[in-house]
Amino acid sequence: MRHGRLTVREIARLAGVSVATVSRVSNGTGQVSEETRRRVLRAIEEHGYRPHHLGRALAARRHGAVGLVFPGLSGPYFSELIQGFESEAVQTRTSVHILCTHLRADSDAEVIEMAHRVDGLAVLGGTVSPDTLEELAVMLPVVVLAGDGHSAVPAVRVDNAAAMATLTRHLLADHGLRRLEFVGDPSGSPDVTERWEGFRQAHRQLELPPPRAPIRVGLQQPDGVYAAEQLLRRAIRPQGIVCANDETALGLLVGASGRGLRVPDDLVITGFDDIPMAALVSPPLTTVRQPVRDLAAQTARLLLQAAAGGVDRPDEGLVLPTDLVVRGSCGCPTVTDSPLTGRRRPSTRHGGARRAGTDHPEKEGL
Amino acid sequence: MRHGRLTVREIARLAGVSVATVSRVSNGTGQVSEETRRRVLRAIEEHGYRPHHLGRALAARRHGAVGLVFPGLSGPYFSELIQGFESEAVQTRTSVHILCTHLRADSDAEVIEMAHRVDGLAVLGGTVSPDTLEELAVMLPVVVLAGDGHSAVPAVRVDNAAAMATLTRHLLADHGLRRLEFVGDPSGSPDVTERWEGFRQAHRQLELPPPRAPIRVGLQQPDGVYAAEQLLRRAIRPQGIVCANDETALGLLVGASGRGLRVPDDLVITGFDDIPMAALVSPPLTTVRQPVRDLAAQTARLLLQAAAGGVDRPDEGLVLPTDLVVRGSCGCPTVTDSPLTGRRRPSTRHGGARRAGTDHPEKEGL
DNA sequence: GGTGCTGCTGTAACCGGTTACAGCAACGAG
DNA sequence: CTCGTTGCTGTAACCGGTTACAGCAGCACC
Repeated sequence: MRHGRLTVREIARLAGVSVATVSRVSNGTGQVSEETRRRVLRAIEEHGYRPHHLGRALAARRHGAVGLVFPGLSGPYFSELIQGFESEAVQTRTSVHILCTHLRADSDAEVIEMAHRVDGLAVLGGTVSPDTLEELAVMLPVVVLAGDGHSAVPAVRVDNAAAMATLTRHLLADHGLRRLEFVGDPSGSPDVTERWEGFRQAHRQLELPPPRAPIRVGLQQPDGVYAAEQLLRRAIRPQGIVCANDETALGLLVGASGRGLRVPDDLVITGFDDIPMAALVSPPLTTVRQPVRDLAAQTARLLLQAAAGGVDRPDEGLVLPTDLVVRGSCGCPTVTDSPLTGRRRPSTRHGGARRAGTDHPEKEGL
Repeated sequence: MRHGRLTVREIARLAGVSVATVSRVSNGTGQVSEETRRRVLRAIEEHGYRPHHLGRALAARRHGAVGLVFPGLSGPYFSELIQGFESEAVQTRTSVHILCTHLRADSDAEVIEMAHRVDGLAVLGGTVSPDTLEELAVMLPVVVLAGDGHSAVPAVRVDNAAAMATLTRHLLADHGLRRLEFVGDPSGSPDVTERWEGFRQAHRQLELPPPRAPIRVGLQQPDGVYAAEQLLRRAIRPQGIVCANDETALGLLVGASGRGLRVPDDLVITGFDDIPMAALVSPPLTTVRQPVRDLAAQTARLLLQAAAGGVDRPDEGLVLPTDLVVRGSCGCPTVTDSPLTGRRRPSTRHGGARRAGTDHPEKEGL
């Protein structure tokens, strides 16, 4: 016995009542006379009793917590996701436990392990194998965040491919750019897979030759710098670089200016996500805004609802809209207002909130 | 009953044995004849039985998980911390649950809630109130990561003040700079408190007038850009800006070059942490390297040891060494090798790994 | 044949809560 | 006086595991 923890029975003895009464008082259920309630409360206060979580969870078959499964977490994107998720969870007094699978060899086992400790699981797309996802889904409510549910699990996502296609067409058609490079690893995450797909789609739609193979790097700033190293020492420099996310784009910007290149005159660079820094660099970054926080909030809502209602599978997914945000880095004139309020500019909206069942309804008719 | 979960008794019935035997097989304890073991294993396999975590945790009075309490998590610093922590936890087959207190009004209550679900808690300095910390410490093993344990709890940390004093003296004495500004909010986290303290210390040691009040901003890149806004529109421009961390410094670099200033010629900028990007920007950032990953690994080691051994309080903290990393942004000549391998340069080491009991033993005798 | 040992297995208690159900007192109505 | 209600409280079973302890069979030995 480590801490000589107080138990219900102990408190019951001290207050001169039964365990049932203590439980009723501490939960506010059933009826207890005012006088008894006071006596029990005093015993609880005096000894600083707190019901042990495990017993309660075991008896109530409910943990009061949900899990959030991420690969590694770094950067503003994840930070924003977590905030969006928490903002919903806090309202239902549910704890959120985050599991980082990054660099854990046994990550699938870890996730299953966690599944026993929570009432529901939100999994970032591509974090666990489809098999494991299926296994999880029969155990407890699961929602995939930013990725594909593989038919077994609902997903909350954006239409990455369409958004990226729009952005790419802007560069190809409106700016007349050729020799675009894609920076990001399509096999790294479903998000990137879809964005790469949209990038290729745009080329097909405009009947241009397919793009070169992507520069496969990670999603953080240093990765962008490495990509710049690789790309800019080539004999033929690309006219534009389409990055899988903003952080890589920022890294590329650093790499490019380190080599004396001017953006967008010598080289066009675009991002994806519209993180806060995107509007603050010079030139400000042309990118796609996704409702990151809302994405997470909707996921949480779906999950919490399923976890509370005892629904096994929340069966409806969601697709949230994105916006093309045109700033200076693609060659469009930079708006003149302060870079700190950068976002004000008409932009192309893409996809509306809609049921996932009707996936890709608007057939990109541009 | 939501999923008709299998229980030990169910498996016992199916295998034609008792619950004790099933438990023995699934845990590998006690002795079971080869024939019975096989029969039980087959029943387990066939029905995909996995012992429910709660029952096990309740009976064994052990969760097999530890908690990691962070404010919000963003950026490479936290990412690195988590990796360091996980690298230790994975070896003892312990789950790590991360709790983000950021933007939760009831964060202290949340932490206490989590304390009931884990065997030990690592808390980032400044995340919970000293009172709560004390309360936690009597419940389970707690270690503070990068902060002050407030006498009740061991802490793993670096000597921020001494390291920052060394960096500041480098600017004041070696480069002869005056009018330095500090960017960061000392009331925001213990790390920044100590760094601000070291900054002031250096001024006192060199018998210079005390520095101006700090520019109180957060610790992320955009905060650095905002700080640049504030600082660089002043009539008298500072000669150098000492940032609380690298990310702010990178933001400042962006803000400064956006205004056409050249670093280090027009303005000196320094950071703290030595995140990967620090070596990749131009000019590369002069900063202080702290062993972030090791910091977290040591914390995990201390915690896991206490959690496993049943020790109530791991009573020894640690102070890990830091290095001054001199690169180009302070005005020193930039080393000529590739920016990708930037770190090779003699540097001033600060503080050795030592017991926390003998805190601040070397009295900054410079 | 009785005794003691060894190896395997089962029963039942326990971890710390919740809760169905029963019991009991007080009271009003018939 | 009996019966049904109402309001409060307690007993004991249960959640799903682990484990102390007892029991039993088989065997060696005296």
